Amino acid sequence: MTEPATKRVTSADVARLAGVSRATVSYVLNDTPRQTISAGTRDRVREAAAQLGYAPSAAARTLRTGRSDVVLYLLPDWPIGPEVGLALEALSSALARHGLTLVVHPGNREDRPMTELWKAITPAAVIAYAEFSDAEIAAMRSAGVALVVALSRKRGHGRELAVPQELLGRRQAEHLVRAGHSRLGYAYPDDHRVRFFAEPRLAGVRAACAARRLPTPVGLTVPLDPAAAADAVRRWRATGVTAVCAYNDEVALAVLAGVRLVGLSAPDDLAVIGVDDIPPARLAEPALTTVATDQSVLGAHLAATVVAAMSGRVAPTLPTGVVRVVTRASA
Amino acid sequence: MTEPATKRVTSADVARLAGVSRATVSYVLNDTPRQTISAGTRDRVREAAAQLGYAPSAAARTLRTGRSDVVLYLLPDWPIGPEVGLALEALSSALARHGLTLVVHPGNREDRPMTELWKAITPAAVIAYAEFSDAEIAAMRSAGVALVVALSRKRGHGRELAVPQELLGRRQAEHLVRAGHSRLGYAYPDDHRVRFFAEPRLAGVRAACAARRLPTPVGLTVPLDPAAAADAVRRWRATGVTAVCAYNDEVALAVLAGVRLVGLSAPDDLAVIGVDDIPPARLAEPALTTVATDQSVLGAHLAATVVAAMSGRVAPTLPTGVVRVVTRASA
DNA sequence: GTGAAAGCGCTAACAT
DNA sequence: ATGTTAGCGCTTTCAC
Repeated sequence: MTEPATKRVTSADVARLAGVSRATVSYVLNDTPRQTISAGTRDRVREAAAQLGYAPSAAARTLRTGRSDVVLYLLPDWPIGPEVGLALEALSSALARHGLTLVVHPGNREDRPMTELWKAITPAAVIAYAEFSDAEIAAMRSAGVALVVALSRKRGHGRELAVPQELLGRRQAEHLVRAGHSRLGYAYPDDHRVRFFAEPRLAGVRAACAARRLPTPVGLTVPLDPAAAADAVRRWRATGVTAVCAYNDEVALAVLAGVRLVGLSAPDDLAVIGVDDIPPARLAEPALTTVATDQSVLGAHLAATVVAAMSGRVAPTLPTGVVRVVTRASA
Repeated sequence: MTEPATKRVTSADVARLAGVSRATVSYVLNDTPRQTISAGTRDRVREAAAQLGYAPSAAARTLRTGRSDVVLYLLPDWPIGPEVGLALEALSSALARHGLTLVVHPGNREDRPMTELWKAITPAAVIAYAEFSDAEIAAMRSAGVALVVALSRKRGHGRELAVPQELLGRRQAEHLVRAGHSRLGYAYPDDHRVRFFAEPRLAGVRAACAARRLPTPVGLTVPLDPAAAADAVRRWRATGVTAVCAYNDEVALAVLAGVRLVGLSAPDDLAVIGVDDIPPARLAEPALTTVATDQSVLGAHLAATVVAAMSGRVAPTLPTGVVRVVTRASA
């Protein structure tokens, strides 16, 4: 409580206690290759370090080596669901396997530009949703950030860093069509910040319809509110739509609520399919059919991409089979 | 693309371009108090910095000053919901207002102890759910971490850092009792990792019942699965339970699914109340009544607590009215 | 009003 | 097989 912050334990302290030089301490504790240290010395050093509770200074190490092993993940400023938590966990584990540490910065609307972040952290790489401006990239580089990757889709940018959003929409449509539907609807989210994801997903649905010479899906914005969703449901019914692809599970849940509110039932009157497979999906009435992404393989892939890029090697390609339809009652 | 990583821009570069010394650059860019620099010099320095795209080295600054302005938030290794995202966003904004930067580390099951983290980051403070061992705290302190706060409840630990979990349970029970129920059930989560939260919430429900001389709530574990939840519902009905408090909204949604599956309806046959107010709550059948926490005031409070503790001042008390019941159809 | 210089704790060439 | 040494980029007395 009233403890006056203890003096920091440095490698010099360890060296003194072990009766060696600081260099030796560094060699031992870092397992520096092509350094031959006698087993006895190693033990003495390690023991001294343990006894003193020595923990190397991150700042000093980063300053000296010029590279940190932190990967910074910038969250978007729109609400995130449980699936993001899973994805981060997977990414974190995968990066850890490569000696990298993941830290996440919550996006917040009001914050000044994230310039403050490079001042506080000096990440080896930055992963973000949005595309960065050239000026931002320049600023990061000069701040020592080696690599910047954006998760958003980029026109023919080569390697995929995340699941192509189009694919999600396409899978939804394919499932619905295979079930016999031909006139589809698309339930658009009410949050404009999320359009970057919604657009390509809708495009995927459109593409799937076009490929089968089916009519263009009729898109409607669906707020997360039963009454508003009921309106949308009525409109779809009036247009002859028999099945809808929702932007994500929450929107799909809203559509389902709308269906119940107008006294209809899914999937008979209107089939519904979501994206994400959040836990509430299987608890809905009826249980929600949805397109799920395997976050752990995705996380591993992203990690591999970052690591490859950092070491100048060529990035791996996205494994197939990361997304699959979870068939339940609603479609 | 083939760009050979640009040389880092240092304060020396800025000094050279501005025709001043590095010390002056530092004074200007940091607005160092009680330093009198002519307006002309200030402008020259700032312009030079901008032109060069100068960003100070976080590592060097931290090494020199001995303190970083990063606050590290360690996520637990259990699945987190959307409410955590909101809380983090609020906390991040609040900390930013105090010049601190929040970074979050996803908890992952398999990771080695988080020792790696102090090596990578040198936070000014660490916020975590679990209680730390003395050894861990010692390690952090010697790594330069000034402050460690745990979110979990501690026997009479004085200041509250988060909403007391008991309060959540108590509010649930009070709402149910006020609605005329006297025999309550408690829907326990199926994930043992979350017991640290579930226990005190249940304790709150118990306390509320005891205070009114009502029978002890009958606790049942409810997996996020309709069939399993239906079993629980049958058991509660057999015991005369007419209303249940669920650990959180997801569990509540499961109970609701169980109620429908056995052909009953809420709230008439069994009233249900959750915790969190996740988006799917209002989309459920029936719409879920739940206890919501105001994450933005909570975030601001946590930030204030951290800041106060770091500067040795006394921590503020938790404002009242952070939690409220959102009454919908299910209870 | 501005500059020179001394480190913060660490690693990696270079000595021995 | 281990020690010496020179910085990494920054802040901060202390001189001028």
